[in-house]
Amino acid sequence: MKTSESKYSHCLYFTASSLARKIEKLAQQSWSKVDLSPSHAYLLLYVIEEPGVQPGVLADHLQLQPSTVTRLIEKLEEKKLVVRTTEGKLTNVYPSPKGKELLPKLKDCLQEFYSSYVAILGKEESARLVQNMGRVADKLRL
Amino acid sequence: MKTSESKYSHCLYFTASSLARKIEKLAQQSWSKVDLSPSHAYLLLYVIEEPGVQPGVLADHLQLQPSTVTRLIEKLEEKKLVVRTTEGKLTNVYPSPKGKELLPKLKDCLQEFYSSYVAILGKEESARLVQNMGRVADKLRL
DNA sequence: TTTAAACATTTGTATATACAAGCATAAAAC
DNA sequence: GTTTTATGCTTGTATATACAAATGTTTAAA
Repeated sequence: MKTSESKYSHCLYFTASSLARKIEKLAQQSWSKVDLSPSHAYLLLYVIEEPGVQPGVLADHLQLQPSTVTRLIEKLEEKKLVVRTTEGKLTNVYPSPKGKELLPKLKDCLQEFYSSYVAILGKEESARLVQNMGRVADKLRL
Repeated sequence: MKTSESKYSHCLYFTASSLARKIEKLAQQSWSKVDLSPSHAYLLLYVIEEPGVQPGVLADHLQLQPSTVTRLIEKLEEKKLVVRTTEGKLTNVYPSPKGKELLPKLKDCLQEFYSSYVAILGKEESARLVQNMGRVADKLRL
């Protein structure tokens, strides 16, 4: 059934959740090549590009709770893709060599994800939607 | 930090997830009065309006996996808000008296949720966004 | 009529995410 | 200089969701 045919297609909660799940699935497919979920992948990308970044900064940029970021980092640590160092109350996250090596593949996945949704939605519609949703998300600071 | 200021603000996955989480939080607030999560509330609403509905139909309309719907129903059953009957391979879900009694409150929550996001986004922007997202979700049939 | 395939639902298990509480450490107040 | 408050991060616990496999049932094929 199409999302727009559902009984609740006029509801913001329903539509936003449904859309997010579909996009997440698409993203998962793209990142399955590196065996990472999208959120893990984005976090790793950030860490590679900004070595030593602190969890709080990651939480800000990924718009996730700090506890969630901790959990994501833990998993990447288990996979030996990042390392954590703690000094005082601050924590720094660095990519491991294995993590850094992954960069080209990560970029491939990112590109593939981009292409996959642009292929379905078109370039303009994609851009418009992202902008639209971003603007709304900004307004929804709770 | 604003969603649009994040490093990944141009990415569809990121923006859609972030927005969905914010909307979910807003919805949770609205439905906290009846002590239900938004998805439980929508499912219950559907069951009240279509007594005897089958899980598969619910999965279609809520755009969730059948297993997820089973879990949602289980919880509503624990709370004595719905009952399930099984005949052959078919299952029917009915509201309990206690569930039916909740209808006015559920509608209040729905209305409050509507008002809360319309207050923030405005009527036109809300409607446009819902339509936009719905259209995209339709295209993203995987 | 028996066997095989399709279907509807449920169960086992895993995951990402969050909240609330805890624990250090740094900063501020007195 | 000691006590209080704020900060940054982590842990315990809970939740919604999903996938894959299992169960039981109907329909179709042989």
